[in-house]
This record gives sequence, C-alpha cells and structure tokens, in this order.
Amino acid sequence: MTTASETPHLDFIREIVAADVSAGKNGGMVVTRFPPEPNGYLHIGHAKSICLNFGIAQEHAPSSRCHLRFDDTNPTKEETEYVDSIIEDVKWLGFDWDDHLFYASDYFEKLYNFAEQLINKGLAFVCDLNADQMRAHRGTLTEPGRNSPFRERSVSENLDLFHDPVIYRILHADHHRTGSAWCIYPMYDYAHPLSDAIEGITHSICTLEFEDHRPLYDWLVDHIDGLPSRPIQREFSRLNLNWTIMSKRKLLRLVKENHVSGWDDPRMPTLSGLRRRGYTPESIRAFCKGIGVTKFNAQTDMGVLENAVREDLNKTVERRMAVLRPLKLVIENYPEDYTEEIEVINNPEDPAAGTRKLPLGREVFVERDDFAEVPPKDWRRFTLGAEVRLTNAFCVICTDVIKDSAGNVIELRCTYDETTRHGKNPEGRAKVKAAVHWVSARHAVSASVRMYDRLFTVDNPEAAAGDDGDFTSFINPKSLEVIENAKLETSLAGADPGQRFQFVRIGYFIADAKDSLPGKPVFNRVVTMKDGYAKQGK
RNA sequence: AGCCGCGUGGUGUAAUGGUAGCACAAGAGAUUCUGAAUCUCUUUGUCUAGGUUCGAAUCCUGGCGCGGCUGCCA
Repeated sequence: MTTASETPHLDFIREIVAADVSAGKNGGMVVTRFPPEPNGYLHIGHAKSICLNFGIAQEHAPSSRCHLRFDDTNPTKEETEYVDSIIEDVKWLGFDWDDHLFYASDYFEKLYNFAEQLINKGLAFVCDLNADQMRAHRGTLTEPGRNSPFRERSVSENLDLFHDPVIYRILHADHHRTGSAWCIYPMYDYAHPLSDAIEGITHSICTLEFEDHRPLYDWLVDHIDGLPSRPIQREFSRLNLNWTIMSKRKLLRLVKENHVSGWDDPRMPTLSGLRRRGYTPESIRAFCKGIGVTKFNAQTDMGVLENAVREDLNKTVERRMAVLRPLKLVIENYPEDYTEEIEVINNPEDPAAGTRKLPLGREVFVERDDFAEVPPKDWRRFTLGAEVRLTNAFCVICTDVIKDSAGNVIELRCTYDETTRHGKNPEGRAKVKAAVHWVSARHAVSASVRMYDRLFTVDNPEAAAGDDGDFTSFINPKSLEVIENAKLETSLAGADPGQRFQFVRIGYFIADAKDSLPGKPVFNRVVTMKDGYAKQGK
C-alpha cells in the first residue's frame, strides 16, 4: 500500500525525466549513461552519479537502460588499468549495464565523418593558430574575442557565443584502444554530445561545471545530420565530503607520493578504498539516496556516510568480542583449569543469525580503557570495589589492582556472583549499570587490527591549503594506528577475508581482503560505534 | 563589478502562491547484558531590501554572499 506520504520525492532531474516520459518524448524511453574518463579510480562522488544515472534507468524499467561509456578521448592520460577498476567498482556498487558497454573511442570514425560534415557545411574549419594566438583570439573577461583569421566565413548564430571552440586537436600519442590509428583526437565538448546522440541517450546528466557548455552541446546535436536521438543535458552539483578530497588529480598524488598504500587504501574515498575499508554497496547506495540531487554547492558531512554504514551493519552483521588493548582480569573464585561454554546470540537485530559457543576460563582479558583507578563521575566500568557485568557471563566485583614496579596497572583481580549468570539479576539485587566485553585469556587469538581514522586533520583540506598551499600538509598522521596484539574470541580466527563483524562496544570491522591469511585474519576498522560517553566528555 | 548557476536550522534536503517538514548532528529523558540500537521530547532556519498578491521560501527588481567558466583536460 502506498499512501501519499510514502510517495517518493523526486529530485529535479527525476522530475524532468518523469515529465518527458509522460509527455511521450523519445517514445517513452529513458536512456542515461555514466561516462567516466579512465584516468583514475572511481570515488564516492562518482557513486552519486552512478546511483543517479543507473537509478533513473531502473526506475523506468523496462523501457529504459543506462550505458557505461568510457570517455577515452585523451590518450595521454588514460589507461586500461583504470578501465578495469571502473568496471569492477560499478558492478560492486550493484549496477548492471547489460551489453551496453561503450567507448567514445569506438566512435572516432563516426566523429571524424561528422567533423567533415561540419566543414562541408562551413560550420567548422582547420585553424593554424598556435595555443597562445588562439588564447588571444578567444577574448578575455572584458573583451568579446575575435574570429580566427582562418575562419573564412561566419555562419551560425552561436558562433559569437563560442568563439570557435576547439573540437579536435593534434596528438601524436598512442591510444589505449585505437593504438596509433589516429593523430587527431576529438575534444570532450565535441565527442560527448555526439557520443550521447549516437547511443540514443535521452538524458545526459552531468555536473555543474558543464552547464556553460550546454549551448555547444545543443548546437552540435542540432547541426549534425543523421543522429538517432536528440539528447538533452542537465546538470547537478557534485558531491563534496568534508574531511577528505575528491579531486582525481589529488587522489593520484596521494597514491604516487605514497601517502597511502594505493588507490584501495582503506582511508581513500575511492570505491575500492571504501570497499576494502568495509563499506557495503548497500550503505553507499543508501547514502547517495539520502544526500539528494540539487544544484546547490553542498558540503556533505562525513558523518552522514558513517551513519549509513553503521545503520546497515547494525542490522546485518554478527557480533563478536575483541579486546584491543588487553588487561588481564583474574576471577579468583572461579575454578582453575576449567572451561565452560556459553551460548550467545550472534546478532540481537537478527534472530536468524543464530547463536555460537563462547569459551570462558578463570582468566580473561578486558579493555584497558574499561578500568579507571580514579573513576570520573558517572563511571560505570571497572574500578576497585565496583560491580560490572561481563557480557554474556556474570557480574564481577573488582577486588584488587596489581601494579608493576613502575606503578602501571598490569592485572585486575575480582570475584564473580554465580546468581547473575546468563543475564540473570536476582530479585532485590541492585542492577549493574554496565556490561563490558571480554575474551577468555586461554582461548584468545592474537591478531592485528588496523584502526583507521580520517585522512586529514581539517574538514576541508583543499580550502585550508588555498591556491598555493599544499593539501598534503594536512594529512592526518594518526589516520592509521595498527594494534598488533589484539585479543579476539576464538571464532574470529576463522573469519573469511571480506567478512564483517561488530566488535561489541568498539565498532564495525572487516577481515581485510588482501592481507588476511588462512586462520590469521587482519582486521580493518570500518567505523567506530557511536559513543555517547565520549560525547559527554567534550 | 563579463557570463552562467546557486542561497531554507550546525550540515544536507522537502514544501512547485496557502500550517516551513524530514534526515544527520546537538540537547533532555525512557529503556538496555553493547555508554550501541530502540523509543519519547526539545533547541535551532527561509541571505538582504523593496515590489506584486487576500496571502511569498516560492513570482519580479536591486543588493550581498558562494560556486563555475578564461586547457589544444574531462
């Protein structure tokens, strides 16, 4: 049942598409395209565009489709490695182009013929001006610009607007697909609208910076004969996420200068980085849906992305216990050399996830941060004489604190209350305020855990660097902290690469797909838990 | 001081001439074997000055602010 309040809101692009469909334009068909240039890896900003273009096509199925087209008109920048990564990333995000995979370079011959058509019509000409001369003729902010002396005639009403935009340039460079077949290559402004038209695109959706190019887009699709469709271009604002950067050129620099381990470094905003970090395609799609589509130059908070993955993982992922910074806790009234197995729920949000057995012995590890010798106000965790519940087990009272000669706390002693097993709290007994996670010392497996944090120390690195500053000076030196000897519950040793968990009370983690070995997983922190306590402290 | 586009709580995003709503963030409480999740409540907004109108976030004009454009990049 759909009520009025559940009617999904249409963004302005979808409104235009819907209006065109109901007006019967293009025979009711909707054909969009996602047109990356294969000169870098896809990032979260591209995800916005992918979700928009493929999403619109899905919403108008079956009389619709979305093409994946590589905009490979500049052989000096483009590589097959990027093509492969882009294909992988779009698939991973959950979209399918069926057999509509295209390359602008497939159209070089057609585009060349179109250019001849323009020349024959007197709408285009070959210009011998060099770059500087051409710049001079183009005009300035205050002057209108002059015709090239090589343009022997004036034809179109649009020429005043465009000052003879370049549509081809000479480039003696090998192309990743066409090799040395061409020494002239079409410019984006020429190739894009015509590629759209060749493919029968109906709605060519791009970002705001192309808005100024729209008259040229229209001019071209109106002046070439024999085009199968008359696409329209509409523009929306690209994604800006704070605490990171979205410029492909700058991301490339991070990789080339080894500020990160590669395009798929889990701190990168690339789709391959987010994937390795542990983000799910579902969470990224939900994020893209949530941020909307407008022409407003927005700055989206990283917290919105983080919230999206928490929301997804909270519902879908099994819980495990892991102690990152271990402190030994000895349960003095617990029998020595005894192990019991506790049956625990895998995911309280999903009964279908079932249960597992958790071993428990006399000595356990607890989180160092969960003990305070001098507790702050409202402290609910370990401190001398206070009672705390060991999650899934029983309540204990800390009876003794053991220190080394330097005064560091090296061990805690406690006694447990048998009547509080399995979450029981006998009648009349004061309720324990907190439950903390733990791992049985004898059964714990050691692992290294990578704690990722924001890549930059400022919320807008590019703005902070300014025009002549260097954004790399704002790289967060603490964006990666590796914990080598975290203590994990036994079952985690068998985690599959790519498997995600919630480490209770700590955050969401994924067994790294590259560095995990059989029986020896390495974990990446996807995102922390929300921490209401830490917030209080601020 | 050209052209194009955009201005709604802290951040985003709705309201398409008729009750300014939603999400995230923030705050208070309830609940809790995760200081999570969940639930309830709360704070905060139409850039500005005029105009049109019974009525303006919405339409018009000026101002201010922000972004884009001045590659033989895309």
